[in-house]
Amino acid sequence: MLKKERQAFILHQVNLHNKVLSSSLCTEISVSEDTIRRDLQELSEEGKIIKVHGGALSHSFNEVNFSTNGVYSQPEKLKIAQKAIALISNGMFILTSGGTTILELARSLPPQLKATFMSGSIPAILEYMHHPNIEVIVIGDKISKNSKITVGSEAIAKIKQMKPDICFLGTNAIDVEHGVTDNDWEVVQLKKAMIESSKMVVCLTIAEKINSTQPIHVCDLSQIDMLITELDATNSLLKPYINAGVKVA
Amino acid sequence: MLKKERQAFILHQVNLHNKVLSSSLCTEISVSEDTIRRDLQELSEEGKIIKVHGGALSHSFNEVNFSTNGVYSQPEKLKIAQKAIALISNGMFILTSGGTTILELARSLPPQLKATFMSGSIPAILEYMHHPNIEVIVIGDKISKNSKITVGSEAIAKIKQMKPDICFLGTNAIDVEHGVTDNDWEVVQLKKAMIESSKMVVCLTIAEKINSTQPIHVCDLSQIDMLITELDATNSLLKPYINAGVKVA
DNA sequence: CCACATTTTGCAAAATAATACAGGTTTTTG
DNA sequence: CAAAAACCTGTATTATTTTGCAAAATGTGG
Repeated sequence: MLKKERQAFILHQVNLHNKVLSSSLCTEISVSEDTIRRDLQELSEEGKIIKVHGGALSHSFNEVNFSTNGVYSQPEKLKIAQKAIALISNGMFILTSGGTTILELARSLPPQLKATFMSGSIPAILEYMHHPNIEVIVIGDKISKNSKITVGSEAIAKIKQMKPDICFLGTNAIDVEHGVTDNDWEVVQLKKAMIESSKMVVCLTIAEKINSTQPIHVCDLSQIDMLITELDATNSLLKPYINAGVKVA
Repeated sequence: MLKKERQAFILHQVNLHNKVLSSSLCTEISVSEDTIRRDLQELSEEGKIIKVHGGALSHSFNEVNFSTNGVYSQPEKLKIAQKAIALISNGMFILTSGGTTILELARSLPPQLKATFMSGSIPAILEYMHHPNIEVIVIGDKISKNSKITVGSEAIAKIKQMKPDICFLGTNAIDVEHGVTDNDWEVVQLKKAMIESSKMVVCLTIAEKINSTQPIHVCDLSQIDMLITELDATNSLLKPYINAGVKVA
């Protein structure tokens, strides 16, 4: 990895998460902590980040005080993203839906990962695009503005031609009885196709949405291979799902 | 392998992957590392790539870092955008390429305009998406990281199915003798398809690029219906194009 | 076709850049 | 305050670049 490349990646990370730890960076990029520190030093001298003890902060950090607004990556989603990333190995084909959890996944991908990501979600594509080693396949069709994802028969047809290793689904509601449910008809059509096509289906959701329902049915629990939340796998909230045959992480 | 040939290959690689390592290039082309370094040196002096320790980066690589200041709009491009927008009426189907000029067009669209925009350029799609009344059709395929546009046979096939009213092309180089030329093979394939499909082809370019050429041929002047620059239509620089039958605005 | 200038290429030694490592020092934190 | 973490400094190591030069290829004018 070239120096400039590495620094660009660091800068991107800082801008995304508003902070970075030197310690985590050095394992992600697999270089010594010294190198990271020198990079942070240089970036800081160029005024692009603010170096602090233990890592660096984004410039906008000061301005945005405690607005728990969407720009912030909630630690829960980060945790979910980490677990999801553990499932990905080099060379895999990954299909993803949209949603903020998927976005967090996209942002947290380790830079040395080489894989192919397919999606119709514009925000997710943007993130994948910034990654140095990921191939991005865009699923084309008409854009649904409120979900910022391409929807329609073309998109569905395209998905049906694919056979991804893993499909990561951002999940709006999940429930033992009704399975996965959602509230946007077009998006649901898409998700159904994604589930059909994929060798493995992984649902990502924050604990808050567990045991909730939405009007439109996406799939039953039996069609899901794994459920990822920020909770510990032993949490009692997850037991019914484990009993239903869903792996949990 | 000829020197020019080799340099063209290198440039293509840089545009494709956004970076190259001198070490890997020299085994691929089987020449000494010195030769590669000299090539990179020259290409860098011509401003086509950015040389760094260990290899080279594409120019657009750095632009990604500066994406924060991407908001700035050169007044020339704004002027071009205004002229282009004057051609669009409600209900039209518009196909656009990528590029900063197109981006400016996308940003300047009047909010009451109702039209359908089709593109494979992710930055452009982002802008269209923000517009309240525009329908956005995404052309899917693999993303070329350098140009941030989808490229490949799928994208071309999709374009060939369309029959847009206007096609707006961001233009890298135009010349009376050679017509429109560009430097990225894959993008050129796409532009060719776009030109074929469209009822009307409009080239957008800043005056700076008039009477310049790039290595790969896109189309002849005869295939262009209109050329839009920031210059006044009476400017002598544009005369040869008017004489060649191209409308000018 | 030949002799000569020019360009291109490869090689090797010296210079430089990037990084890792070892130690001692400072900052953070409980 | 004391342990842990992070930092700084200098040094060693490795990879890359520079430089000068010679061989090979190419071009050119007689």
